[in-house]
Order: sequence, then structure tokens, then C-alpha cells
Amino acid sequence: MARVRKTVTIRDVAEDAGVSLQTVSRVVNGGPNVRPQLRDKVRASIDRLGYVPSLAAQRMSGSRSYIILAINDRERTLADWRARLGTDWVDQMLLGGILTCSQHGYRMMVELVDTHSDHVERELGAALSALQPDGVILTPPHSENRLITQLLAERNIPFARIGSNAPGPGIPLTMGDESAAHLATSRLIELGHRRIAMIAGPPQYSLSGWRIDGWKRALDEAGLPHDGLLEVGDFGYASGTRAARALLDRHADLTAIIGSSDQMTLAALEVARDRGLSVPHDLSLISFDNTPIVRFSQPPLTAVDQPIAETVSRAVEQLIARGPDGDDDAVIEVPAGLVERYSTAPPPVEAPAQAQAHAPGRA
Amino acid sequence: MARVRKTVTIRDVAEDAGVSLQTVSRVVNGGPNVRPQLRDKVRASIDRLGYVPSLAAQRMSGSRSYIILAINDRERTLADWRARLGTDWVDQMLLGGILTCSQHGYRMMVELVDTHSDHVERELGAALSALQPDGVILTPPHSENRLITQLLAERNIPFARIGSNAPGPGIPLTMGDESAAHLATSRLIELGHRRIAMIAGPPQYSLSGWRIDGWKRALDEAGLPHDGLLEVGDFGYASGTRAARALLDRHADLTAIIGSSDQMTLAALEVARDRGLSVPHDLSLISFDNTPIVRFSQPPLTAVDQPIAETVSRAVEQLIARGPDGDDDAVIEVPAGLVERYSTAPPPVEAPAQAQAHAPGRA
DNA sequence: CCGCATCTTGAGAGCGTTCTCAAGACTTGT
DNA sequence: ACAAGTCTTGAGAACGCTCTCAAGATGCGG
Repeated sequence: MARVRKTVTIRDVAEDAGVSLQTVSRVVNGGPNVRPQLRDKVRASIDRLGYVPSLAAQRMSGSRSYIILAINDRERTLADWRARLGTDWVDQMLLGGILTCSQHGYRMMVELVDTHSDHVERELGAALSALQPDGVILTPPHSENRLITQLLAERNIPFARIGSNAPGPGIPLTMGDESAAHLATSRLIELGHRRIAMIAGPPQYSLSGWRIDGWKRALDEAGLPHDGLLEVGDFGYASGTRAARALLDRHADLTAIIGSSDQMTLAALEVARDRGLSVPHDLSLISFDNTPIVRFSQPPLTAVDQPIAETVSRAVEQLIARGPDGDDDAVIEVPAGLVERYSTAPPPVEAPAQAQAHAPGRA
Repeated sequence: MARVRKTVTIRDVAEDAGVSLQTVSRVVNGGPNVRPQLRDKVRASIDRLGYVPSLAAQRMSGSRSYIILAINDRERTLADWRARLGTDWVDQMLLGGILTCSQHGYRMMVELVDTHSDHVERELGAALSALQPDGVILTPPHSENRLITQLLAERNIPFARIGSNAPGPGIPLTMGDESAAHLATSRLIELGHRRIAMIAGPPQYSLSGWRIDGWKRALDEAGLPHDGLLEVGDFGYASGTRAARALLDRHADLTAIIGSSDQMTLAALEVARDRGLSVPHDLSLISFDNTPIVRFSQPPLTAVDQPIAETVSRAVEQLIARGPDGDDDAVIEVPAGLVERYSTAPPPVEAPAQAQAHAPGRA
């Protein structure tokens, strides 16, 4: 019973194949200068014995740890966590990250960091010391956290900043927020809308600004106004309710709203319903994020799809490919797409298609 | 520039504190037999230098790896993955798992395994060899996968089976599916419902059966029928639509449906809407899972809340506490709660309250 | 105040890899 | 056929920690 299965080590393989440890190591790591014949022999032994190198041992001797650490936001309590509803960031990250990592023989680990905590540095520092990851992936809002980026730079650990295009250390990746907002806005203009509002995210997030920029640019290009058509929320549901009400109160002629998060847009949907506005016939809605919840509202929301999985995947690739060097400052942009569902339609006919610069509101 | 920051090792601490490596190690690991005075001195050095032991090195020498591996299902493509909508399993697991792990100085890693793949064994085996985790957490549908449980038992790695109460190796944990279903059903009976149907999950999942059991038991206890009131789905949306239609076609007097997944229940909601049935006034709905999507339907769904985070947390604790021994066969049951939202109400008055014995419907 | 048990500390080996460096086998140019 | 490479292979140290075991310090009963 419970006969202890000894782990297969590189030594067992070496013996089995009748070569030295070093040769096996070379074969495993695809090193050069091994005669094909020998290589095959070693490979056969590896397969037969089912040898897989120990990550820990590799880390010990080699210069790499084969670990990529992804830093995610942590809510303080379970309740907070659940309240984040619909945030499938972690799911997406894992899909993109784990798969890409394993393709390169790497592993991804997730670290949950509390932004509000005073000891972010200590927490993160401990994780870095324990794991000694070859690369770190920062997600918003950590991507632009000075404390964190500095710590990483100091320790000379390559890292990717998702959702940040600021200069400075670390590889910046964005999901094309400006163009996505531009795309969404343009689509609405195309449908005939002339009063298009935006509920933006909080200013601490750079991407909030980018989205506003894209929205404004599309409006400007079409010669449409944007004064008073902007409200700021915090990505949460309640703030969306507030913003949508303010917008609708202020502009009777509003026919479309772009929300900077699924929650805020869902809130706008609710506000519209309360006021007897039919979506999309009276009011068109476009959301940002495209998390799963948005497919189950009534109607399902047209949304800008954040390519999180792919972005993380790209980040992993960059971290693995570039060594500690790579001061290449180019921002990597993974474009977001627009998923059209049923919350967008042409504006109500009562809203005359221009000529009357300003729509007369709805009956 | 880029001065390479040397990692702080146990040796540095030993030197700083003027003691041997061994003593530092003992202090770090809370070993006994160290004079308080010395311990404090060492602790001071540790803090000053910011020493954190390297996981890899600990694994190398010690008998433990301080790694818990969580096995999750992997969909083959990004599209499949996204289609799982609303499944925040991974999020929940991480919350429960990572936090609990770090409390004990452990780390959690996630491995994505494709159930449909032929080489599950090879994939998993490789992960086990590379990581040498101290424990493994299996989630449905892997919890009852013979190939996997055997592999683990063979390698003598402690593991937890979430959503399985079968005998055999591994620590079984359930989320009280039987009693949760019983609770949900009882609640409906209490409200006055007499025709309560269930859309069950696929039979490959044990929990599908448990939920049916709980539903039947509550019905039996109240002397209510269950013939023809059961439909089976696959947890997916489409199957829910099919099942709800069948149920509603068959029983004009149906006033409540319990769905074994959020998706299926959401589908039932849609079917009801299509038929002009108002939820909850004409039809009450209770869902299983309580993933975030369920809070944004119209109306928000009353749902059985799967305590995934807590279950995983318990699993981690068990794995860490028990050594390789622990053949304690007791099933650990983390009870699920019922979150009442707005999809449940007394049945319409037209549904006669029967000879009284049973709830009088609503006023 | 001695002898023995117990507590405290340290020395050295070992974990499974990769790294560095050197030695032998093969080429190649003349 | 010989010197000077280049390829191929292996030996041994090193990585940072914990384990085992032994030695010194301390405590206690008589």
C-alpha cells in the first residue's frame, strides 16, 4: 500500500539512455550540438520513463523560473468580490495567459493585490521574492500604480502594463480604447443619431480618458456637439443610474448613450425602462466590456468587446520573448471589436435626421 | 543602471544575525527549540533585509512544495469559453483558494484540463511532475473522472473532490445540493405552489441527481406530485429553452420551475416572457448557481447560491492540514443558501388552493 | 556537585537542475 | 598527414533551502 512512487529525475533518464546528465538537459532544452542519433535515443528514454523536469529545480539552477505572475485587483471581502458581478477578467486572463504560457513551457500564477492597502509593496515584494517570476503582468488599475511599477523596475523584472500607454518602464499594451469608442460612436452616427451621450469611467483610469477622446473625435468629425453630454461614473451600477438620470433629465432629445462599463450601461437600461423608454427604439445603448451579463439583459446589449484573453496572451509572449532588455517603447494595441446585439437601432423618426440641428425630443 | 539586485537569501540573514543557516530556517518555519532572544534577533534581521524564502528552494530540499493545484475545465476554443457565460467558477475559486493558501504560506496554481481530450492523463501527469503540488483540487466534472482520481491516488497526492460524495480516494466535498434543492422547493411550497417543475442537469454530474432528490423529497413530504414535472438539460441555455417549453406545454397549471443552472433558468424566463407569462406573478423561478448574470435579468432571479469560494477554501484547508494520510471518509458539506430576489411569489389565485391542507395561495 | 536527560545550536549532505569549463572526436586547409 | 579549429560530450560546482545528526549548553534529581 502507498508504495511511494519515486519521481523520475534527469538522472534516471541519463542512466536509461546511457549518457550524461548534461546531455539529457541539452536535449530537453533543445540545446544545439547534440548528434541526432543521440538526441533520439534520449528522447525515447524520456518518453518511456515519462520524465518531466521539475520546475523548482529548473528555477534553482537556471536563470529562469518559468513563471509569469499576473497581478489582479482584490476586493477586500467576499461581498465586495461578488458585487463586482460580471467581471470575468480573471477567467479571461487565465484563458489567454495559461494557454500561452504552457505553449512556451511556462506557468502562470495569479496574485491578488488590494489597491487600497498600505502595504501593497510588502505584499507584492514578498510574492516576487518567493516566486521570482520571469515576468509580471499588471492589469488596471495596477498598471499605472507608481509604487508597483517602481518596485518592478527596481528589481529588474520585466513587466507588461495592460491598459496603459504611458512612457516609462514596462511593456505597454492597450485594447484600443480610443478607436473602439470612435467606432461605437461612428456606428451610432451612421444609424442616424445626433445626440450621443457618454457615461465615462473614473479619471484614475487612463482608459476612461481614451474612450472620451474617441467619442469626442467621432462627434467632431460629424460636426455634432458634445457639450453636456458627458457624465462620469465609477464603473459601478449605482453610478450608472445616477449618470443616466442626469443625462436624460438634461437632454430630452438624447437618443443614444455609450456606457464605459457593462454595469453602468445596464443601469442606464434600467433607467430607460423606468421612464418608459424602449431600448433600442427610443434609446440606443452601447456598452463597454462585453462581459457575459450583457447577453442576458432585455434586450441584449451591443457592446465593445475587450479582447482581454488575447491581450494577456500577447503580454505573455512579449515577456517571454524579450529578455530583461527590450526598451522598445512601442505601445502594443490589441484592437477591440464591436459586438452588435439588440440595443442599437436608428433613432425614433420623430427625431428628424438633421436639417433641424437639434432633435425635438420624443413625442 | 540596472544594477542587479542580489536576492536576499537565508545566508544573508544568518550572517546579519550572526547565527547559522539552520537557526534562521527554524525561525522562519516556526520550529521549536529556539531561545526567544535569538528568535527575536533573527526576526529583526529578516525584517530589515526583507527576506522571503524562495519557494523553489523550499521545494527542492523540503518535502513540501507549498503548491496547491486546482484543476478546472478548459473549453477548447475562445468561443466555447465565452459561451460558458456567467460561469465565474474560476473567479470564485481564486478568491477562496488563493486567500486561504496564502494564509498558510501556500500558493495556488490553476491547471486547465480538457475533459474531452484523450491525453488528459499525459497533460495532468506533466503538470504534476513539473509542479509536484502538495495537494490537488478537482472541480466538476473532473471530480469523478476515474482516470484523474486514479492518477492522483497512484502518485499518492492528496486531493479534494468538489461536488462528489462517492467513496474512494480523495476528500469529498459537496455544496449540499440535496438540501439546497429541498430548501428551494419547500420555499415554493410555502408560498403556495403546488405544481413545481424542475429542469435538471445532465446525469453525468452527480449533483444533478442530488438536486432531483431534494426536489422530490420536498414534494413527497408535502404530498405533491412530481410525475412529468422533470426535464433534463445540459446546463446550457438552449437546453433550458427546450425543457421549459416542454414543461409549459405539458402542464398548463404549472406555477413554478426550478432550474439547475442559471443559464437554463434564464432560458425559462425568456420562454415565459414569450408566452406572455409574467414572472413572478404567473410563474415563479428559482435558479441554481447564482452567478452574476442572474442579478441583471428582469426580474432578478431568486437563486441557490453555490458557495464555491468557501468550498474551495475548505478544500485547501483540508489538504494542508491532513498529510498524505487522512482516510477519513466523511463528506464535507458546505451548505448552499437561497438568495431571494424577484422571481418568486405566491402562485396566481386562479390556481385553486386545494382543500386547504396546503398553502392558501396568496390573499 | 555529579550524571543523565533535555534543550539549543550548528555542520554537512542532499534535493534536481543548469552553468562553466575542459577534454575528446571530427573537420578542414594546406 | 598535421595543426587549428569546430562539434560533441561530460565532470563538477552551484543554486537556496531543509534534513539528519552530532555537539555543546542547560536543567534536574539525588
